[in-house]
Amino acid sequence: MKRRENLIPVYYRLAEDIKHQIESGVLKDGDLLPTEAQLGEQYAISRMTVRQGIALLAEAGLIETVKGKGSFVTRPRLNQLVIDLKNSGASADPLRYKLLHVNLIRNNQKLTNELGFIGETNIIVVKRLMLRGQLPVAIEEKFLRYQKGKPLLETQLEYADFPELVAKHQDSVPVRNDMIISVASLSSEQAKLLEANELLPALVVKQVIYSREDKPLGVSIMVCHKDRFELTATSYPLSGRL
Amino acid sequence: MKRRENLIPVYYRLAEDIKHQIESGVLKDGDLLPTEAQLGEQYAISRMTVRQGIALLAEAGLIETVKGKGSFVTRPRLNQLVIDLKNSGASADPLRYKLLHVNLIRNNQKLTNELGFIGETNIIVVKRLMLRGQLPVAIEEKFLRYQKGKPLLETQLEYADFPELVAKHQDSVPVRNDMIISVASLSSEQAKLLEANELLPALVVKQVIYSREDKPLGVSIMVCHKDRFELTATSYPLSGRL
DNA sequence: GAGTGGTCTAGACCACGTC
DNA sequence: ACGTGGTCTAGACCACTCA
Repeated sequence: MKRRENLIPVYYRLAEDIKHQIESGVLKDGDLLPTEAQLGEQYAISRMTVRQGIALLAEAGLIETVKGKGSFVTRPRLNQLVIDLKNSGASADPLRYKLLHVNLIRNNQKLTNELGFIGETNIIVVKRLMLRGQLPVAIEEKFLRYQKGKPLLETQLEYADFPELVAKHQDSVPVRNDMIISVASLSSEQAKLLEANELLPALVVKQVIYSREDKPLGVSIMVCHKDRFELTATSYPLSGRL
Repeated sequence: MKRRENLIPVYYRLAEDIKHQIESGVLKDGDLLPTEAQLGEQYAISRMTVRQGIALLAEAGLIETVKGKGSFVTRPRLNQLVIDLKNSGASADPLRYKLLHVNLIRNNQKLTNELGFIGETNIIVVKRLMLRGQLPVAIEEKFLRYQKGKPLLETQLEYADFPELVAKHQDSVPVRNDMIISVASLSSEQAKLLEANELLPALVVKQVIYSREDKPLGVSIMVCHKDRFELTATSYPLSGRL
């Protein structure tokens, strides 16, 4: 009905309107929104357009729609936090990487089992040091299935992040990354690399990247200096603003 | 065009088709999808329906659409991992909570500043012990602005999770939860509560819940026994299956 | 200017939930 | 039976990109 009037889409304005009503408390947790037909009438727009706005709110986790009943206001899912590895631990200074070594390990049954690399004989181990300025902040050890004809380029080893490295080195398409965050004490070797005291507590971040068939393609273990690296997460930098 | 034929929506089938093409490697990172008009013709469906399928793939992070150009295959965002506090650290046995104490602290300027509770005079402190079976796994300390007329119910204190507690106790609507994951050594008091040795490394999870105006509404600090609690995260339990 | 995705319409039928 | 959201259509115009 109303066409130009502004540069931003009508469904977006509708979604923002409702969002503000929720965040200001006019609409409370559990409240029922007007029906799509009613909203269409109020805003003088077609129902499909209303649905586009509704979909935006549902994506952002502000409402939940139930077939046959209606759309309900829900508390935002503050229980779900997103870790963005691209930014996590990155303060003002960006991180630098220093390649320590790359090894090919053959026929090590024990390691193969530990990694879950069933049926694999050759494993590539990449060890890198992460630094901020001159200060070492973490040790990163990566394990990959050896893939013939997929050489690891020096630049990738130095600069690529873990999921990217796996994607570039594997024929199988990586589809999932599972992470376990735990704590350990620095071994003497780790302490030396991090220029810290032995037995100092350390953050341990383990990642396993899987293919569609749930076959592990790569494993990464980061050991982080407790005072020089923090993981951060936030509930929903989800989707397009709103 | 084709109406019943199956119970699952047409746009969903289209999305799955393309998804399988991506995951099997037929479509590779950076490839351009057919145009919406072409897909509509191929599947004999209307363009709006094609767009619904495309939107699903974009939401899942499998493709990216660019106005005026087309839809491109992208590597799934394995760099973004989701922590689900409802499940994290929950193995076979569910967690139990034991309320240690609830205090009201008045006019403690230092604490108020540390928490970022500007303009607040009264702060509620809730301390809980988390157990699995008989074993203490973590200490949880929560700080809330005192809210007149919003009493904290015993059941909430014992069973509610942190975001829920804040939502129930605040008039302002909580919209964001930021988390910092770090490491520390157990103090003697903490060690005693966790039935562990002093100075043992511990996982520290700090959460701050904000209102729309970025005013902190609540702070939670969890100190976890290193061998009894792990945080887990995964890249994309996102949205509806697919 | 040709081609793409982005927005929007005014209808339609369906499946589900409630009464 | 009725109201709700879910799916789908066959058009239309717009904004953007690229040659």
